[in-house]
Amino acid sequence: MSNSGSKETTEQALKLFVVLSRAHNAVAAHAQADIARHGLTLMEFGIMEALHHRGPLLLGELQKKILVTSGGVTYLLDRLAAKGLAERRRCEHDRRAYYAALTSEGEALITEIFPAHAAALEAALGGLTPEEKETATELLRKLGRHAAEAEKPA
Amino acid sequence: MSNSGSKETTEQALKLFVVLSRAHNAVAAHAQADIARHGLTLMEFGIMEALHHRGPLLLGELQKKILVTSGGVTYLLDRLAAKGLAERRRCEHDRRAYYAALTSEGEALITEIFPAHAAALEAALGGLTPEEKETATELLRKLGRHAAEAEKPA
DNA sequence: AACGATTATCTTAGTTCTAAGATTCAAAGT
DNA sequence: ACTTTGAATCTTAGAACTAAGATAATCGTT
Repeated sequence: MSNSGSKETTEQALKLFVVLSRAHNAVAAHAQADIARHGLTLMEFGIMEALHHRGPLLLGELQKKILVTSGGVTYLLDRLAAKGLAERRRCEHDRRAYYAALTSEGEALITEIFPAHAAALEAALGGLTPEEKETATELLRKLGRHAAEAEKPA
Repeated sequence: MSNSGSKETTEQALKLFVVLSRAHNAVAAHAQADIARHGLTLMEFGIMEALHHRGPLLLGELQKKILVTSGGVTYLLDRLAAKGLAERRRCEHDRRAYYAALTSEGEALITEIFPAHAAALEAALGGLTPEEKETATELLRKLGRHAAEAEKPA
């Protein structure tokens, strides 16, 4: 632990955590409000977006991509299936596993609503100039990677 | 809508949202894991921290500070009260209103665990240099303010 | 082939919140 | 004083997950 512990350093960290939380909440609220108009949650949308861009994925792959528990994937896919937007497909090589895939209705819906969603996000992030967005993206990527890697030690 | 809509701009926004979400999740997971050792959630800790630094607050003030619904404040304060860490105090001038305040046990607990919490956060945010943290804080503050202000139009 | 360890998903029970409306009191206008 | 409007908190019902463990299939060793 190099120079940690000084009062300034600590306060800087606390402040960064606060603004990180607030920024995320505010932006996520916009995204959520946009998506809720179509009867979807952010997580459901996240699954649909992943399947839209990557094609069918094993449930475990999906789980890592959207960061939920295994039970969460089950729950979310059940809901999307009940809405007719996604479905499970058996995996040929492994009878334990299932692929998640969009139905044609799901594909149609995500294609229809994605542009408006992207625009809503763009508006929510409009407080930064393109250069600032670039910088922020770099820093947040670095921050997220470090924090995620340090997850293990206990 | 100035220059929105171009493909690069849209992708930049999507990417920023993704890294923002991931960074926040990863850091919040650390904070939560640290706090959970004391049987508290992040929201409960947030209330205690606010009351610790600012003294007794009206429930409505607390609500704005930690960004929950009114029902959420009721729920959280009930839980802290059940643990003996916080309590409600009547407001003299307005019989509808209550102050939330830490009990002496609550004050003792937050005083005890706050340093370790700050250290955990500092470690989680350690992927950035002090200068980078400064920059990130500035950008996120700007981003959050803009997104929060744009909340209204519907 | 049979065993144990691992992996993929599902199940059950419970936690932590939110949304919408009810209640209670205050403030302002008439 | 009365009435309306608004503000502060609470209540009820339910949504959206998580944690822990159960089930079932695969893989690697023996």
